[in-house]
Amino acid sequence: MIQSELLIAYGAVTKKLEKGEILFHQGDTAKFYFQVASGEMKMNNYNEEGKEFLQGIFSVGDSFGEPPLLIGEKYPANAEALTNVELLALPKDAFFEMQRKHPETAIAISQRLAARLYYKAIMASEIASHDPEHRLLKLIDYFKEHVDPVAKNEKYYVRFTRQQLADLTGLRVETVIRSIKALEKKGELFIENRKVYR
Amino acid sequence: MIQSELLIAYGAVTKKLEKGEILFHQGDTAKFYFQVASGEMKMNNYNEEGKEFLQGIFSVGDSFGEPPLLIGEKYPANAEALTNVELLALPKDAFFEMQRKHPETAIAISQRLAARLYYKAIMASEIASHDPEHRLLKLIDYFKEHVDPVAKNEKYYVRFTRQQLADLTGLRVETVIRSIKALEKKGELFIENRKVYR
DNA sequence: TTTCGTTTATGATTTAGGTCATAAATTCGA
DNA sequence: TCGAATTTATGACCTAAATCATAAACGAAA
Repeated sequence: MIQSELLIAYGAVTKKLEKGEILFHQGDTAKFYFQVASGEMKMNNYNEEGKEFLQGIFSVGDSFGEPPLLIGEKYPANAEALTNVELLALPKDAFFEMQRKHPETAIAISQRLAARLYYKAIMASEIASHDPEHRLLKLIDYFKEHVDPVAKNEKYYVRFTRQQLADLTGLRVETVIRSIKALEKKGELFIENRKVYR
Repeated sequence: MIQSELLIAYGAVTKKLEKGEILFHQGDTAKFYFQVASGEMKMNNYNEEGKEFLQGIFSVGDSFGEPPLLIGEKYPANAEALTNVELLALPKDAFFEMQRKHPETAIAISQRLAARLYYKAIMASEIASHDPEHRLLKLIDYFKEHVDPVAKNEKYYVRFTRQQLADLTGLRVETVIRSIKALEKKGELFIENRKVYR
């Protein structure tokens, strides 16, 4: 995360999106560095049958969509507002200039990308070769440990719907529902009036 | 990729590995920045049934394993030499010092991570929600375009075995063999004495 | 407080891809 | 150059998860 003031000093402007609005489509050219100021964004893909795959969900302070900006590629996924959202958008050239003049921002970007890559490495392996229950637990544990960290031994609330869990793990809702029930039976997690805890 | 001379100036040493030798295991603490000087490395995971998932294959000039180093995590995968290999290994502290003193290296790292993340985003979506033929074509096209770029219209040699294609896409050898045949029949690629071209 | 859309739920059925078995062709190392 | 290991190949079958259908519970908005 980069300080808003610094971004603004380099020419970043605030961009507001309504819930459901689309910021960019897969295949668009990357022209801005984006950072969430309020609300939540998602990046996703749809396959030919319309099934969604969630690349990630981005909250306050999170940047997203940097890779295509850095390597001069088209976006590999779409970005859509999950809620009403405010973004800081810094044009590409200003972004690079900022990185040159403020090495700490370059390092911040590296760290952000490293964290994303770490997540992707874990999930790639899970999706490619583990069963549904294992995938779900790994995903939940990742968020519990790295995204919304919670005190050891404390109960962690899983803030995703069954559908979102499905879209993050490449499963179907029904499979997620059944797997979560099975995991509850095994004592791996709890369900309290339909909400999932771990 | 960072210049060898610069790495050496900051204290990088050459590390030699025999084919098949393991550099680090999943769960190990990241202590070095690694860059391939000769040969090829792979990073992989095994699931409980012993099925391998290939996170990536790294050749001359490629760095690997930076994410855990940058965010202070354990390695999420193993690293093994595919051939005899020479690496440049720069200790963590020196790596950070180099990044501070030479901003261009921080940017180089960002770009490298961005490229990896771009690959992971594409493959995650493929593995999660596309059929075997689609996955294989996407993988092959990724390598054709981004890794071993080949002149437009020129025939591209796919340098992976069927098993490696399987391990990169989360499929089984048999499925890869059958899918590749089907793709050949559809004219999407060619097989010439067992070698695959696109 | 009624309505509509979303989320969770559950059973029955289908099927793509995994599994298993077996072997030929090729490569690699001794 | 011989033998073992790896890679490619193919058929039969099996199973986990997807698909399909249907509905109850819940939440948001009017």
